[in-house]
This record gives sequence, structure tokens and C-alpha cells, in this order.
Amino acid sequence: MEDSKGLYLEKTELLKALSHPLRLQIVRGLLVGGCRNVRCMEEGTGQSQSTISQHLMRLKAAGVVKCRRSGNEMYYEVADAQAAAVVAALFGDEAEDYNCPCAGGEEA
Amino acid sequence: MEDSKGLYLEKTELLKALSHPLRLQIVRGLLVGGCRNVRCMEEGTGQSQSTISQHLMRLKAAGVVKCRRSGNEMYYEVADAQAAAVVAALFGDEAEDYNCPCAGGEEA
DNA sequence: TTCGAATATTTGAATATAATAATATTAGAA
DNA sequence: TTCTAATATTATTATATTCAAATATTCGAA
Repeated sequence: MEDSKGLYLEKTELLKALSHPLRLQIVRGLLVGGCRNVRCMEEGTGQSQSTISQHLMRLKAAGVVKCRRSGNEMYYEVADAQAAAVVAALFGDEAEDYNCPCAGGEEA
Repeated sequence: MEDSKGLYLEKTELLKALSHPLRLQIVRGLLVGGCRNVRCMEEGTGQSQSTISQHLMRLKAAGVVKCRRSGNEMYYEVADAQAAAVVAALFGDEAEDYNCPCAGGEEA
């Protein structure tokens, strides 16, 4: 049990990044092909723009997510396979019960 | 994205229970067949008895772990398949680099 | 009983996290 | 340029988490 603390610290950072209902919802949404920009997530979750953005920044800082600009919108996607694996372990891979409020996800 | 908040809250509770280096180390240790009682975990991690016990209580409260008494020792084991799946997603299932300080794990 | 080992609980101080409101940035259109 | 939509940042306050030290419990043995 005495192997590198660093390993557990690193994995813990990933888990902590996912350990919030809104962040988990966002990441799962991205994985099943849902909302990719902030405004859409706003509508879908009923959270404020500021709150969504702050959580996205947290996810980005942890490397869970990355984004690219298109016009004045930002499009997010999941950037970490291990994060995706954790979410899949929690929910399975299916998108059955998922329904994106922006109906299809706008693309650039 | 508007499905039950409760679902995400519930999953988040599980993730939060695992989101600590020591707890993650403990749970992984249990899964790969390592330390099952508090004193052993103490030796293996260098953390105080109190700290270990508090984290075990946290894991137990979240349903991640359960324990049984044998004499004056407690033996812990993982009780939640989803928690096990998350840890497996993070580390894989192998115990290669694992080494239990109590050499084989004492049993009742 | 009383003692000691193993574990649990409580308490307090330090730190981290979260939500809201206010403000700033960025890019396209007029 | 100036206006507006989309997103990011900052500040503040409230809440949660963490660790360590002290104390309490539980059980088996003497």
C-alpha cells in the first residue's frame, strides 16, 4: 500500500473535478452528444451563466474538457479518456434517457 | 439534459466519497486484496489511526465499504459494485504494483 | 473486574469549494 | 467605431472538508 502518493493525488484530482452534480451532468451530456456550448447548458440545467462557466473552467483546468471558439460561442468536448471511462462506469454508455434542450446541438 | 437532478446528486456522492487520496488508496487496496483492518492501513499509509478511521467512516456512510468485527479488530471490504467499477476505470483491475505492509492480510 | 489493544467519536482550527452578483472580455454585425 | 450576444473573471459570502489531538468505546485476556 506504500506506492507513490502522487498516483493517488493525480487520480483524486480527476475524481474531484467530476464530483459535482452540475459538472457530472455537463460531462455526461458532452459524452452522449448533447449541449456543447454554455448557453445551451444554461437552458438545460437552469443554472446561471456564471455558474456554468466557472464549472467549465474547473473541468478545463483538470484537463477533463477542452474547447474551441467558433464566432462568439465556445464549443466544449471531453478531452480525457479516463474521465470518460469513469462516467461510463457510473452511467453506462447509452444516451437513452438523454434529451438536449437545444435540439440536436448547434455546430460551427 | 433535464433529467432528474437526483441521479446526478447520487452519483456525485459516490464520487465524492472516493475523491480523496487516502480513501482512494484504501478502496483500491481493499479491491486488490490488501489491508483490511485499520492498523494495517495505518502502517501502510503512515496516517494516524484517527485519520484512517474517519475516512473509513466516510466510506461506510457512502456505502462504499462495509465491515465486520472479529475480536477487537474490524475487517473492511468493498460493498459497492459501482465504486469498484470506478476504481477499475481509473487503475485497471490488476494488482501488479501493490504490496501490502501486513504481508498477506490477516484473517479472522 | 480491571487492563490493554483496536477502533470510533468529538472538537477545533485551517483550508477548500460553491453560488451569486457585478464586471470584463471577445467577436461579429450595423 | 459602437452595439450586442456569448463567455470569462473577480469578489464576496456561505458551507463543506480536512487533519490532528483528545477522549470514548469495545472486546479479549489476565
